[in-house]
Amino acid sequence: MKIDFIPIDYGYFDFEGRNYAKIIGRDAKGKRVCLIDSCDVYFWAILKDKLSQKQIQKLQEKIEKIKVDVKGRKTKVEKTELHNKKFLGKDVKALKIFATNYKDLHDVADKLGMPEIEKRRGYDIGFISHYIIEKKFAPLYWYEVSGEILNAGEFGGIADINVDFCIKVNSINPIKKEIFSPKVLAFDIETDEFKIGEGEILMISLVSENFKKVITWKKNKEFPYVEYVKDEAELLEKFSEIIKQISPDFLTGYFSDGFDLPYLKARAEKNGVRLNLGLDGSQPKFSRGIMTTAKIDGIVHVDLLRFIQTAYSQYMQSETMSLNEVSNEFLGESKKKFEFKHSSKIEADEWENYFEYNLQDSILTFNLFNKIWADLLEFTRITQEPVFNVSRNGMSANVEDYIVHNLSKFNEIPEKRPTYDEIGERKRRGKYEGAFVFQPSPGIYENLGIFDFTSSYGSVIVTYNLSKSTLLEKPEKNAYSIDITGRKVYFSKEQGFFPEMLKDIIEKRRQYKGELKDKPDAIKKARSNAFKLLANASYGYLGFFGARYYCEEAAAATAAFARNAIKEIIEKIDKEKYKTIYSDTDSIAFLLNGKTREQAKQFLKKLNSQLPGIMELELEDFYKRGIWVTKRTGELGAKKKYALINYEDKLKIRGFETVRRNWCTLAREVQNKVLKLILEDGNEKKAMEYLKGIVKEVRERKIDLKKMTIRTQLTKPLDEYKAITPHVIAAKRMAEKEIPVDAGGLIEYYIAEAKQENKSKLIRDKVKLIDEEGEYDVDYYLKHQLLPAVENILQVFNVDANILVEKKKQTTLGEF
DNA sequence: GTTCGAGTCGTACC
DNA sequence: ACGGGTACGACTCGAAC
Repeated sequence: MKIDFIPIDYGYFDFEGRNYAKIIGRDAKGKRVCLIDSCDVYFWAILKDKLSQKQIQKLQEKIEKIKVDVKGRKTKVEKTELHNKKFLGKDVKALKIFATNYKDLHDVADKLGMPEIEKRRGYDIGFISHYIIEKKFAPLYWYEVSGEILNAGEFGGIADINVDFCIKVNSINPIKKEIFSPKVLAFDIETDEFKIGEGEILMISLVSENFKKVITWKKNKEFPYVEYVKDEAELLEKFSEIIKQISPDFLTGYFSDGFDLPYLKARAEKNGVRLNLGLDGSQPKFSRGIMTTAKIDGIVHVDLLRFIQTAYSQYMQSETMSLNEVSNEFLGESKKKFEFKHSSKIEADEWENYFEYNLQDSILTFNLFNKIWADLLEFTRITQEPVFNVSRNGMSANVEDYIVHNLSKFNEIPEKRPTYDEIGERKRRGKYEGAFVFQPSPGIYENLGIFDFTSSYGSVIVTYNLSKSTLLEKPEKNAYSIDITGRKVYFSKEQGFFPEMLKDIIEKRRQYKGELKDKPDAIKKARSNAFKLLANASYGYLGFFGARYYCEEAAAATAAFARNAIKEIIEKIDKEKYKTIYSDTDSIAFLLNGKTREQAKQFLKKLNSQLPGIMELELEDFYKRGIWVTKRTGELGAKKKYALINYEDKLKIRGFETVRRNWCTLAREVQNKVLKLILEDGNEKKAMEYLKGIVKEVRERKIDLKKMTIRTQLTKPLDEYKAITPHVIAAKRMAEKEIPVDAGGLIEYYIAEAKQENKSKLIRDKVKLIDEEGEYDVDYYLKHQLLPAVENILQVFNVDANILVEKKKQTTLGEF
């Protein structure tokens, strides 16, 4: 039997002591197919130099006698082969050691304490990754697969699962085909309590293509999309039933790893109901550890929150990752409004709203999935790991997956994961010197340009061949070398596999970015973006303590070479009679100084022709005006804080309170407006008029309390705080009121007018939660929010912002 | 009791 | 445990007066 097949989910099982991969996917007709396949199971023993043929042969014989018995499972070394391999770029002789069961490789490796063996590697990859690499059978690509249909009962019943058919694989061949539309089911639950399992699950909404449903046991009127069941137990059973009936490739939720699925599990246990969601009828499996993940056999459970966090959050405007904000940004759609109450307090006529609210959450989740699908697909194809992992990976893990899946091109044996002790050691190491930030002079400037390096750190790594495998132990003449805080490090000029992989990533990024410009489409955009993120994350990967190819020297050298590169450009810019105003890491803002934009573009070409390796400088934009301000303390210009306006009158504001979420809306709006007025006109006149009006409104308490709300994140559990800041006080009060406060949650509060007897100087003593009655503290908002937000901007025009509020002092005095 | 620098904390930039 | 370093600025804390 021969079919076109696209692998979606990977699992594995043991049968008669051996490992089998179980791959779920679709054929060309959309039939759901399960493949069963096996592959060689082995790891590597890297041999010491200068062993004789005879010594090696003796060693092989010894190793081939190894047997282990782990928990009743008997594994033995089946055979060994001698190979010429590479390890960290160096030629090595290594024994490929084949064993019965992948799970026992570690135990087999433990028996290889022989003096002839230098290192043991390749037993910590994970069977599924190993299988994908070994069979070159990567997820979400199309293959022609041939094999035999499996009948019920074979492989101890593993083939008896809810798919159209099951095949024992004979051969796999890649074919050219791209199109794949997965079947997606989004879901969301509503409960009486936030704490996992504490309340009842009231309803579950499910949304798929042409399918919208809310199941609930809270009987109400008939609605087309609502299906009533008897009780919570039946609700859970109905949920499983619908999943089985729709049979989606992907089950998706928002924060469903952390909330919906754990909740369902807890309630299923309480009700004595099985939550048999898997294709094999199994219940979701939850991982232990800091982040729980919920895995369903044969169906890929995607928690969108996790993926959106790693793949998009750095480019997002949203200040929280709430479903509402994220949907607003990605889809232009919002959640329905519903005021939460315990179900016992919900009136009969309010239920319809609740049902709609619940349904809308699944609709948003479903639409979000479709929005991010291209990115998830491309990340999966590029890193070649199953979607389940990719959707939960951090960027470092994506980089590492990419490396591990591409090592065979370099004949490289994989490096091991760091041990617990190694991680501790790496974490204890002090910081190395990072990026260069130019000291700006405060002022307002006209006619600016900004250049920046494309994939700056990535192209430095490639250009100077920086990596663990190219780091030289001793100084060499013909090598790249650089000072990193106190010592000099050397990197070979013979290209290493890590820089070469990265070079490929950056080239592909350029290629797809170009193609995207010519003819935009979602997949190209996603591909270009995935390569960009991968390139940008590669530097972080080098310095990440959990990385297999961690190399502090390479990370420090990357930052050092990048510092030199940008400083050189700054010099050249100034030498050419432009004037550098500011620079941070990989970008430079400069004055055109009477030169035309065309001249600046020509100059950019010249700069590029002089750059080494794959380093490339590009034009970010030209700007009509820009403002840099002083720090709050001292005369110096503040770094990472500026505002620009381009020739299309578009503002680019960085670092100012305007963009900081822990400032109240009033201060942010006012500052934004002031910056806009100043940048448009080039003077402060309109801004001053505007400000006077605002100060008056604040004083007369005409500002809506909502605009005075300060939002601050609780970054750790309440009892771990050493300093009791306003937001900690607010959080404590929330806890007292039994409002859920978790690490990671946003705490909202305002500063209220103090009572007469409260003479405390501490701001935290004036904290009120947003639903607590009170009046905002005029003095605080003027002096601690409004003034700081505009003071330094006005100072650029030699205007003392205090004159705006000083009147207040006099009137206050007058009042008393 | 006030002052001031150090320390804590959150958030942003790239 | 689940990318890196640089930087600003608010607020509290506690030593020094």
